Amino acid sequence: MSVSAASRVSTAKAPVPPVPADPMGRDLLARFSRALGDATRLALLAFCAESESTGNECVVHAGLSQGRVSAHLRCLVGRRLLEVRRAGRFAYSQVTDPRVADPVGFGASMVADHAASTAACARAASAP
Amino acid sequence: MSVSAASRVSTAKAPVPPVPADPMGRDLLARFSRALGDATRLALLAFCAESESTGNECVVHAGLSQGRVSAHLRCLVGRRLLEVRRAGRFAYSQVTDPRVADPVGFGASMVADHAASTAACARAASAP
DNA sequence: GTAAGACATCGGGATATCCGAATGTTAGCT
DNA sequence: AGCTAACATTCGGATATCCCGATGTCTTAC
Repeated sequence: MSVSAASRVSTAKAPVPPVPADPMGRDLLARFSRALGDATRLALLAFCAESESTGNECVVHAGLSQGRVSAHLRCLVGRRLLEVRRAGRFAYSQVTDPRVADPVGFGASMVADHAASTAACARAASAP
Repeated sequence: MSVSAASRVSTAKAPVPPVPADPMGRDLLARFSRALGDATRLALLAFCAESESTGNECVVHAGLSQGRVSAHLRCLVGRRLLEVRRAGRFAYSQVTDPRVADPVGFGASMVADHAASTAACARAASAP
């Protein structure tokens, strides 16, 4: 089953520490992951993936209030998942870091492999 | 179909779809990301990365109540980030999927690059 | 049979996050 | 100046998540 799973990592020799050892690093990584932990933010990320978009376009695409979308964009920008170019009164947002495709692709493959059970997994007793 | 085949092609052309197009897939990916969005769960993931650990060992390592640690482990198992082997009254948890190292490594490098600003980024007005 | 250990689950309280609506701030237009 | 448009921020309510302590279930030991 999927021998190529490890092909993404050039060597199976832990190229990076699996999880930050220090609590500080873990907290930062947790906050980073939470930025990807919202369907609306993922939709905005997808919307700004290939071409830059104004805030208003994001609002229309997300179908939420302008204030909420602004906060979501600020969150993504704060994690460097999105970059903003200011021009007059417009703010053009876009995904620029090519690495962004990576964790998303991983998560997608993970979800694809276990879609049924992941969806079925009841969110009982305080578990996301 | 194994998604892993479309891994890192050096042609710089979007190797994987950046974000799932369908809302259902985005929601699943969001839930998956939230599983990584807690420092305690990351610590447990690190603790169970190389060798299997019993629930009690996890409780001691995490320094939280047994019930809470059990819920965290259940969350990780539900996302297939952790696997459990039952033996009598013990439950040995361990990270088995080698792909787990990937998103974590990405996030870590991302955080490392922008540690200062990420940490400084105030968590104002409803942004994680 | 009884007791103790390991894990799962159930209340209940505190905090974080999400949301819309209203308000502020800045840039461009007449 | 006065006005509108695009973003940013604040306010208050609803929901989710985190945490502990207590209880339940199953396995093992005496």
